[in-house]
Amino acid sequence: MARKRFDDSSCSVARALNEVGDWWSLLVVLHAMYGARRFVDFQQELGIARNILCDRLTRLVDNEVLKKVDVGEHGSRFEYRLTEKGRDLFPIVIALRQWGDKWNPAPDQPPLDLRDRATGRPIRQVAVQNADGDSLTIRDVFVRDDGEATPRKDKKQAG
Amino acid sequence: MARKRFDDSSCSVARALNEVGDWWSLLVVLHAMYGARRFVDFQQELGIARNILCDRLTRLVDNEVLKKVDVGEHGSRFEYRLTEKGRDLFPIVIALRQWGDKWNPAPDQPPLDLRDRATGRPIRQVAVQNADGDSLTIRDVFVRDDGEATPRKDKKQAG
DNA sequence: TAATAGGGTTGCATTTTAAAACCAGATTAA
DNA sequence: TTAATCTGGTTTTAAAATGCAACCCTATTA
Repeated sequence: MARKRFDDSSCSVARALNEVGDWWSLLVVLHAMYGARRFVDFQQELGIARNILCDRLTRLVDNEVLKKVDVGEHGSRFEYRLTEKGRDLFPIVIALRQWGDKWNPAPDQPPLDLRDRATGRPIRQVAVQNADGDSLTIRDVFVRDDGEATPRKDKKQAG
Repeated sequence: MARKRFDDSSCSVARALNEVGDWWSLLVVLHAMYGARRFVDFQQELGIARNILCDRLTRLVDNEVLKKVDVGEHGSRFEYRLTEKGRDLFPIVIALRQWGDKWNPAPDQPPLDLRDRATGRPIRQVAVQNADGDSLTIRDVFVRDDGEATPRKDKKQAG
């Protein structure tokens, strides 16, 4: 049967995964961040089947993660560029990269060394933080129900 | 043909997606963070087909994102619990939630209000930060090649 | 003018997926 | 103590998704 979709799920994680949660979409976004813009760039860099790439690009454009720009002087030459919504996936992609580097490091090569362009210093580990910038684990957060004013110990954990 | 896998990809994002990049795996992890532990919990909360849930749980256990714990006094009663590797997906799940809330808000209900248990204040937006804690966009980072000492303007963008 | 690059679409065989039926060992209810 | 139910699966079946190769049409280049 058809794959389930989560378009109208009340869970925003499910809705997010509905747009970028398949095998290829986030990799397409990643390579767009690397600088890929043309159909053939994505195709060659990812080794993805052309029809699948077509489908994913179309869907990402429909979901406004990418925009399709006609760059041909006489038509029929296109670029796929990240929208603000697409660029906003940056923390997710970086968090995935750091998780992969930490738990499944490549045996033969060091992880990509991402640095702040302004200072040359490495970037931090992506983390959930409180208002003061302290890192929080899942145990440190709770879900505030409507109208609730103060944190309580017995609240269910969040996600 | 078979779906492509990225087990041995040199890209850590691809390797990460290989483990949690399908439609269901991250939702299983999310619900584990919510508190789900039993097979039936996941099945009912997610509405996932049982055979698919079986497969995903097995794969997550194989990849050490979850561990399967026998909790039956006389056997045959199990719990699936997050490992440290699994809990380490917290920033990714939260970043996805925030992205979904920002770009695809639920029409009829407010987003989940996650707060710091210690202070009761809302958590921050998950972001890529430099060493000082300043948020960085994709344009603010570069890839430092082996042996390079200083940032340069003409480096390719990172991902 | 022919060859080739860009951006696709179509057909086909193979996998995945979802749903429902089935199964076997505990546990609970009557 | 026997039947019903819960738990954690496996099997079967049909619909989609995937990957590959072949094809198409419009520029551009040799």
